[in-house]
Amino acid sequence: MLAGMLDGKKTIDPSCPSRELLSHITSRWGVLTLIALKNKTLRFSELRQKLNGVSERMLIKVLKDFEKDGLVLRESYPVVPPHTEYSLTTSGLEAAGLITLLTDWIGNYQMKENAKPNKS
Amino acid sequence: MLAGMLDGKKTIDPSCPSRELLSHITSRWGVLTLIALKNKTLRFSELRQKLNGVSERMLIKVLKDFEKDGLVLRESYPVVPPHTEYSLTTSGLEAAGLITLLTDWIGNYQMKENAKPNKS
DNA sequence: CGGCATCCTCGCGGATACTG
DNA sequence: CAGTATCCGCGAGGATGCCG
Repeated sequence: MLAGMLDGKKTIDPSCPSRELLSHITSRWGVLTLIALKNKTLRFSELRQKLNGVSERMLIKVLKDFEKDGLVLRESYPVVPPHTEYSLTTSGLEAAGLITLLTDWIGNYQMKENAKPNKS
Repeated sequence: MLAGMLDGKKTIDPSCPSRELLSHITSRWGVLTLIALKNKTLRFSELRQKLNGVSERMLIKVLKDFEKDGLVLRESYPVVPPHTEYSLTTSGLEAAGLITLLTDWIGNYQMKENAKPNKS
């Protein structure tokens, strides 16, 4: 485990499987995807609009990775035109919660920082 | 704020200042640096050894960024040979705590996943 | 030992075009 | 609408060398 290895005397194993999941979650669009899906099930294009700036290719990759990781549930309806919905699994919801904790903290922290008098 | 913007109807502002701090914290070495400094004040070379695989250049960058962000305290002693110590500020400690929550969760999650019978 | 600066590689990630 | 495939720029990040 990541923290454990650092807290202990051992160095980090680069091949540690946690690294991959961690990189997925903390990736640029990974973070935002989790937050976006936190409360809502969304279709591909809805999600893409919310994450203003994602390329189609990257969003697909993130969603596929998360699906493999077990954080995202993909439901595809065989209709024309296609209709696919993405939602978080229970685990995904947990991860999203933790990420939200972090982003909320960042928001508060920067508010406090900017409130300080000695600021450029 | 990140979460707020996504929860609401507005899309994310790419120029949002939170994005930068978020990227620092969630960066490959940023995460590990926070964890490594969580309990200990460390010298540059000690830190470099703990984060097995960081290039000198990247570690310097991460530390400088965190110092600017107010998460890391740098104390340099003008002796020969040079001696510099890095520790977390109060805010840095808070951030490290949240990151640890996430990495711990990932560790547990993967343990559970691997314990499932239907696994390759 | 701590820290810059320089060079260079490599893959992340964007743009575009196409299909079911 | 939801993908897939291909091309490619660019910047993160590693290697190396030098200095206080």
